[in-house]
Amino acid sequence: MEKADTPYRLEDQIGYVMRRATQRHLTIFADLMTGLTTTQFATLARLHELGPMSQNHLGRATAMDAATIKGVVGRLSAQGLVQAQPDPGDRRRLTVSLTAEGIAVIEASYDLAGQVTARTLQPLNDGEQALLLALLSRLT
Amino acid sequence: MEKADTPYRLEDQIGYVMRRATQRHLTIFADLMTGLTTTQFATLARLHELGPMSQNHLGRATAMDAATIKGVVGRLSAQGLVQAQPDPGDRRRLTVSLTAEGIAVIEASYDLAGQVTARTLQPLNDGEQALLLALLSRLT
DNA sequence: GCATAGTCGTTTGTATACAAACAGATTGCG
DNA sequence: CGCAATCTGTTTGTATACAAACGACTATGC
Repeated sequence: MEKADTPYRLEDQIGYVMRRATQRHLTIFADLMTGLTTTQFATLARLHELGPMSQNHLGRATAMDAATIKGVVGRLSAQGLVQAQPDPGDRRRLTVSLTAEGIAVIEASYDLAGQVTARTLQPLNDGEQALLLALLSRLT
Repeated sequence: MEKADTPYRLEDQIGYVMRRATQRHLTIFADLMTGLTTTQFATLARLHELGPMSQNHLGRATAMDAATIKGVVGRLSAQGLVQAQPDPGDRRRLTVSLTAEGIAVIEASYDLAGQVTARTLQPLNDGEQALLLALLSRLT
């Protein structure tokens, strides 16, 4: 009717474009990394990199709030990849650490994770890939 | 290509970076657009742009699968912004359309949506913003 | 020392997301 | 025309996400 000059285009909105790109990435991730979700992978990777830490700390290290990381840790724990034990020094805390199986899984997954990133970014050349990552990183 | 020396960095993975950027965007959106989520906004915008259509069609037009769009339409319907009625020509179909209130809400929201995008992209200059959108759009 | 701040983990409620399976309706094709 | 393939909407189950409120605990200030 009266939308003449500047039509609103959903596909030009950063939120919509990121949602689409994330959907594609999650599909690729699920295809290659059977049995592990993106957040579960991030959790294992951080524990492998930084060592055992409290559940909330782990949430902050992986950009998940307390309620979300609790669910992720619970599911990883049910898979036997992670274990949580009370901290003797602070009775509020749960210290989360990798199990031997968790270590094996994350070490075997780094290569696959690289393939996921590569396939997700495949439509772009090397320079464009680096540029996209650099620009996106500044939106934090 | 040797990657033995390169430690795995979660913050260099496109999935992690997009998740962080999306989190920030959703926070900005929720702050400015009280009462409407990003998917609800996209649904109203598409209906306003394209007119009434079947629920599944609407899902495809907004990049949501059938189960997701059903929930979104249900919540918009409960808010009185949208209505669904059976299609006389095809008894499988539900035709979803904006109510008068839905039209008023979406027309009043375009400006806010622009502000959300602007604030989300604020760390980048104009050229960088266009570049980011162009690169991200190719990941679809 | 002690009231108060803040932190930790948990629970509840709401809202995406998608896979899988389903019944009913329509289409396409041989 | 008949029937298989496809489409439509629904339901169930799993997995993020985050707000808000809560009890338990620790750290801080005075």
